[in-house]
Amino acid sequence: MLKYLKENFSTLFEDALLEEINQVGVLKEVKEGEKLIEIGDYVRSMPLLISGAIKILRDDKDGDELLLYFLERGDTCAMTLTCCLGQTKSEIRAVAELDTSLIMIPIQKMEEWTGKYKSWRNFVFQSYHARLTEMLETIDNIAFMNMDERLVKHLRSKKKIAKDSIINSTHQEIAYELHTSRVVISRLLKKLESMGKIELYRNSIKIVSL
Amino acid sequence: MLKYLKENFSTLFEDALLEEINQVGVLKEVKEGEKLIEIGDYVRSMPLLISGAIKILRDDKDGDELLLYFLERGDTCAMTLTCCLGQTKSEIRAVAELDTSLIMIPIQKMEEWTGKYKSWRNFVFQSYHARLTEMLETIDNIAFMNMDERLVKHLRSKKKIAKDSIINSTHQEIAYELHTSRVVISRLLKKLESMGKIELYRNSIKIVSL
DNA sequence: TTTGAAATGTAACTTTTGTTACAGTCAGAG
DNA sequence: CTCTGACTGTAACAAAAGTTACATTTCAAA
Repeated sequence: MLKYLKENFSTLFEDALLEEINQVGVLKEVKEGEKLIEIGDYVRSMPLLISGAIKILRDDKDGDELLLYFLERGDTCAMTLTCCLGQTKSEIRAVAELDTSLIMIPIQKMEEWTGKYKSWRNFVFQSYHARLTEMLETIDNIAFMNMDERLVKHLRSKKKIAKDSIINSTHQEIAYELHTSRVVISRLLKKLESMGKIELYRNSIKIVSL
Repeated sequence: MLKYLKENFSTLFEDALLEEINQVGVLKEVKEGEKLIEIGDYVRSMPLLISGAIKILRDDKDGDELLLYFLERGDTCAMTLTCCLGQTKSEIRAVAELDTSLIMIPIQKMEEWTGKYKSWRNFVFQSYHARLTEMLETIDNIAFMNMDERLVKHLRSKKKIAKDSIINSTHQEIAYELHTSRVVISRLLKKLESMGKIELYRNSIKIVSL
């Protein structure tokens, strides 16, 4: 694990902190589609992403959902931070978008390190900043953009996250992520295909030029 | 100013910190409707709200806007925190919703206090938490609710902020805040009036039972 | 190989929201 | 007092998104 830590976090944290993380952190591997956190869960540890990607989703009371943002290598989850601090239940759902490796850190260490390591404080503040910015972008998307534009943007970020121009998602999955219906997504995807921008297959979409 | 500080922040901060705030803080008064921060501004000080209320708005490229949340007594602006830390331009616009008093704190002190005072750290974390939660609620509103429900919720929070069942807003203002058109708001307000839930006047709305 | 569930394609329709247009009303400046 | 600009009311229409319904395709398990 120390190897992973040095590879991904050595520019962020000083050696003493890396060593502490190595002591108390627990390496965890999750498969694509696996659930990490459910709404209402109490969060007892904080994830540091080594590889892969996690999608963070918001659910409403009727069980509808909406993608908030993705976490990637080097990221942590600011919502988790706030939950840990406030001892509150999770407001969000976290699902592995790809096969993912992460280091789980017990929350007790968080406050300790915040006092002790400046680099940790900066990391925490940076995470909050990144997450607030991404939430703002999400708000921009849903408030200011039409579904066709949102879909294009979504496909682009899925491509980026997967590091592959082939996206392994069904129309229904995309519909959930954008909080709309499958029929709407099929309709818009078909339009994109007829414009030659994508190619549609069963369970996957190939991005040609977006 | 020390009086204001003790009244509003003595439960939050230790005496030494209150004293420091008293030394470097600058009292500022703004009138309703006055602009505090514009998108693209560099933010050089952090506000602590003493009284009144500030509304935080997001603009898109076409000049359309959307209300993100209100700040009230005891609040600070987490977006400002992140801007200060990152030395980035403001992503949001801040406008006084009511006549408002606030204490401006130079950003240089922020980092210093973060290392020095545990109560300050907690305050900063709490602010981040509060703002993330409010952003989540905003996302819930625009993603999961129809305009009629959003309007009702908006009127309720305006009433709460104003501490008065009479809201001094025009239909156009409300339309901007909810990022829709004036006609839509007039239509929905009329429906609420015919249901006996509100009364409509020129430049104001009386909340009867919402 | 059959079969059934999941995934996709598409038409027809409804609902919600946004737009345009115009008339009437009010309040303050001149 | 009157006139002008801001505010409100409302109809008619357009566009976007959501819903229902059903046919077709695909793949993997039995």
